Amino acid sequence: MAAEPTKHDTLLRQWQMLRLIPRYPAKITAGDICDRLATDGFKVTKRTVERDLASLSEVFPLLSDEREKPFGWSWKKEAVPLDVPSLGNGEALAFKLIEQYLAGLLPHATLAQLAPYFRMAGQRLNTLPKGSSFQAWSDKIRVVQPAQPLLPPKIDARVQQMVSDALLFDRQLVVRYQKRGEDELREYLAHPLALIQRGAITYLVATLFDYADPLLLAMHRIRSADILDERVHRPKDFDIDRYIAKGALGFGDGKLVKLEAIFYEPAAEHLYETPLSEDQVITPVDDTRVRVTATVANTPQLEWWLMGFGDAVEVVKPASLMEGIREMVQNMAAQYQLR
DNA sequence: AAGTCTCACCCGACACGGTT
DNA sequence: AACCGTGTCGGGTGAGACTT
Repeated sequence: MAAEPTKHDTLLRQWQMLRLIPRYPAKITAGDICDRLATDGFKVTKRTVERDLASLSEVFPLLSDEREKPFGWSWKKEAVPLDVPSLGNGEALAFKLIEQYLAGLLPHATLAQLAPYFRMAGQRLNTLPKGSSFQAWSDKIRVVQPAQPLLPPKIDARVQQMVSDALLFDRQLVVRYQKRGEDELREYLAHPLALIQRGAITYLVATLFDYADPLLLAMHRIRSADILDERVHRPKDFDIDRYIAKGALGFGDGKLVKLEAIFYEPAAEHLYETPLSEDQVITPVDDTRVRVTATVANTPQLEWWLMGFGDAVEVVKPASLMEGIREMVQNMAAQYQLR
């Protein structure tokens, strides 16, 4: 049904226009705005858009770059995003949470674009009445790690920017990297593939030089990074989810093994709800113990996890894992001998 | 290098239809 | 009748392509 234009439509269209206009130095032309509006269902001529821009710029801090045609329209750099109350309480809260928990994973450019929204979200939440349910929400939500909490290491701001830009635009990087336990820097030509945050630490997944195997570079050990014009050579079969599933983040070789272990029942309780793998099987051994089998990546992470149960678990298979733990326990026993 | 042509763009003027 | 929002038209303009 082709509705006649009404005042209502005009208002909505101009509001939508304000949202389409980017912040300086980005800009958008009247023609582009017209096209974008058309896809949003506002079918008007460019002339109307031009008139709208002219009248909107009398009220809002908009500027047009008239050095060349077509003119480019932007919000002034310092403008508060949308001088209309467009950020609802829920949105403000969402921005706040993004800022708190995802800042390390977002492209630098995106973060810079979002900065005014983060500011606005903070203001918005601060102006809510004390004890408002939205304001209280951010005091009711925390993401915690199941391991011992560690303070996040410092990541060089420029490195963060270069790496995220390279990742975003699929560009190669020259990184100078300080391997753990080494004083000297090594210089690598890196093909960035992914960013992974694991607990307090953020890793860059990349291949180096012409090698095909992806490996992990801890972001905080990258001392400098420079972006190149050359495009990344991305291994055809690289898949971030498979990479993680293979156990890369446990720092092992990630070979899948059949784990078999005898747990004291209470220790295995949570495995019913959060199994180790799809093929996990739990069978009773006696009144107090169960046998757990599952196919998992054989990584140090697995060993740490098992060790965390102390004497509430006995690893049966694989033999290598069992031997490793046995050796560790013997050494511990020796260390704690009464003297 | 200078002149000409073409094109896209901006913007003022006007007409039209709907609302107040 | 006055006003408003919009589409249409055409003049002025500047950039780039083309010609001389």
